[in-house]
Amino acid sequence: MMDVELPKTPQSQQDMELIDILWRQDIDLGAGREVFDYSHRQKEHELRRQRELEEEERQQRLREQEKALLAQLQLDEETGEFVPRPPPTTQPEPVATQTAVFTEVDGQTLSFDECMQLLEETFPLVETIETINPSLDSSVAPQPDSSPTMTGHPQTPLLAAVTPTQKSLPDLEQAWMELLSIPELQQCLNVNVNEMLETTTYPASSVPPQVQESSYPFYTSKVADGVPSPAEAIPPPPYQNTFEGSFTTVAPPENLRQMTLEASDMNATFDVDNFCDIFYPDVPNANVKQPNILGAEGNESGSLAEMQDEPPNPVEIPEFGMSEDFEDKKPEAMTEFPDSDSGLSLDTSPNDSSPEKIGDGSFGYSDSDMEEMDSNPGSIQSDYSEMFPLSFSADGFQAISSVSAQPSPSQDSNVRQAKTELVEGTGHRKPPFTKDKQKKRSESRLSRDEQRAKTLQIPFAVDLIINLPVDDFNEMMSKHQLTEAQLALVRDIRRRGKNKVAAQNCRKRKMESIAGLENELDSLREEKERLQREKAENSSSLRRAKQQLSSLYQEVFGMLRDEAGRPYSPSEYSLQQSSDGNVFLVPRVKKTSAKSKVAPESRKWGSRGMR
DNA sequence: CGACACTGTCATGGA
DNA sequence: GGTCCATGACAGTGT
Repeated sequence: MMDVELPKTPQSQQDMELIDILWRQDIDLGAGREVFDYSHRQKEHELRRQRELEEEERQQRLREQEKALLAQLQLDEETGEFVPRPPPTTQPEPVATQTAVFTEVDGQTLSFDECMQLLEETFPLVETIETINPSLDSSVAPQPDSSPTMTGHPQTPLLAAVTPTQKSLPDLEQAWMELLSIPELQQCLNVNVNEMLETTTYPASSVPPQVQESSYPFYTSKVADGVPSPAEAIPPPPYQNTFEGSFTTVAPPENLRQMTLEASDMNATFDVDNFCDIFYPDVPNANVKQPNILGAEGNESGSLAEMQDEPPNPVEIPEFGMSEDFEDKKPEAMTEFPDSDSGLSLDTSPNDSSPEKIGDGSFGYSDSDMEEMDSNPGSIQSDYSEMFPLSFSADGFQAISSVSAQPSPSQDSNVRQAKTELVEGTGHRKPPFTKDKQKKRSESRLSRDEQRAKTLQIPFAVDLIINLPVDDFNEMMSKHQLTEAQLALVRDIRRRGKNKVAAQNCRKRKMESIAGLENELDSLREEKERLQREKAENSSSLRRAKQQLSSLYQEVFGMLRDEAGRPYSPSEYSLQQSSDGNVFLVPRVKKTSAKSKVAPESRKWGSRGMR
């Protein structure tokens, strides 16, 4: 297409018409006429090259600045923050102005605004570049940076520096405000502040006492303690935990060990204290009983605390769950778990109906909060419930542990699946609110079933209910006196759980089938192309053979002479070959009558001539 | 706000 | 007849 028009060559009218036709065809493909303008394309090419050069130059400068900035800092391995190096160890700086700036403020405690000012002063070049070539602004992509702590975070200082600095401060603040407006974060802020003072996971040494104020002041005051660095743009560990939604990524091995120990210690009432001990073994129980701690404790315990605020006191359970239509008698329970069977309207909100129940909690849960709360600990718990099947109930422990001593293949595969899911959830970092969220959402149903099971005091783990073989399941059920409601719920949980897995497998198979069909389609297309090529080759070789035959025919025919020594006329005679390989000279005229008559003569003659 | 993808659930049929 | 599994259809939710 591009070859049609050559520059500076005189174009005939025909050429121009051809170009016009081609151009009209290309309009359908979105190509404008300027595409065919050679000088225009050349200019564009030059412009693009110039832009690339400028871009490279600028990124090089930014890298140098970043290196200089990082050279001033060192990574605190405990907190993951960048802290200023002590002055004697400061590396020689490639950019003198930055050294001046840093030594000026080094060793001081900076407020958030000071940090931002510092950032502003540290990257003076950016704005000049911006003014030089503002058109590049939108084309600048956040550079994949070298610092691992900065990857994946939406607001790195580098990025903030690339944008106009007047905008970066409000933008960053706005970003943090948005982050902090997320209920999970608020929840974590309220809780983890307390936890950070007491737990060993998050050393509280750097947290000033006033951090227990509101959320945003907490963050700013925390920042004020630090030093401007790329790490400042990354939430402190508690927030990261919230984003990652994974305890296993941060839980030290001691915690895991304690989880296993605690699991066997749980009593039949499955009260909040024990449950919180599983996930937060270091939090004193006295604190756990405080409502705000409960609500914000961790994910699962938060929802559990909410449940514990409601009637399901173990003592009251019989009168609560024994009757078949208990849902009518207990409207509060209905708001929490409206259905034992369909589960259709479950998503609507146990939580938004009663956010204030949590106590002084200044935070309400949305549905997504609920999912955040129950998804990951749910998966963890389900994993653990696989390992310790009766973590919920002491009285059912014997039965189920005996049953689960020989896991069925399906159960085994389920365990594997659960583990792979866990690995997926914790193995690598993902953007917090994309696929991960959907994954959490996908796991939330199980958690809701678990919650319902807990509410009705079902003495079995949900995973067991779902994965046990029928016989074992029936045996397990027969060993417990369950109410009608409990039985119905258990059956529904089993049915839903199995069907959920079946649906997942079905979809997986369907996708694999589609992929297989696409592959097959590709290979068939390739084979079709191959056959077409083969056909073309064959027809061309056939053509060649015909040409050779024709020339050979003419050559032979031209050599033939009659008895008078004259050549035969091709319009009167032709050569024909019989099935036995003999070649005859056959007269064309009077074919029907002459053939039999002439043939003997010609064959004799022809045989002599052709042999 | 509509389109789309993903997921859970239900209904149904076959083994 | 009960159970399990596969699958289409539908609804809810998030992007």
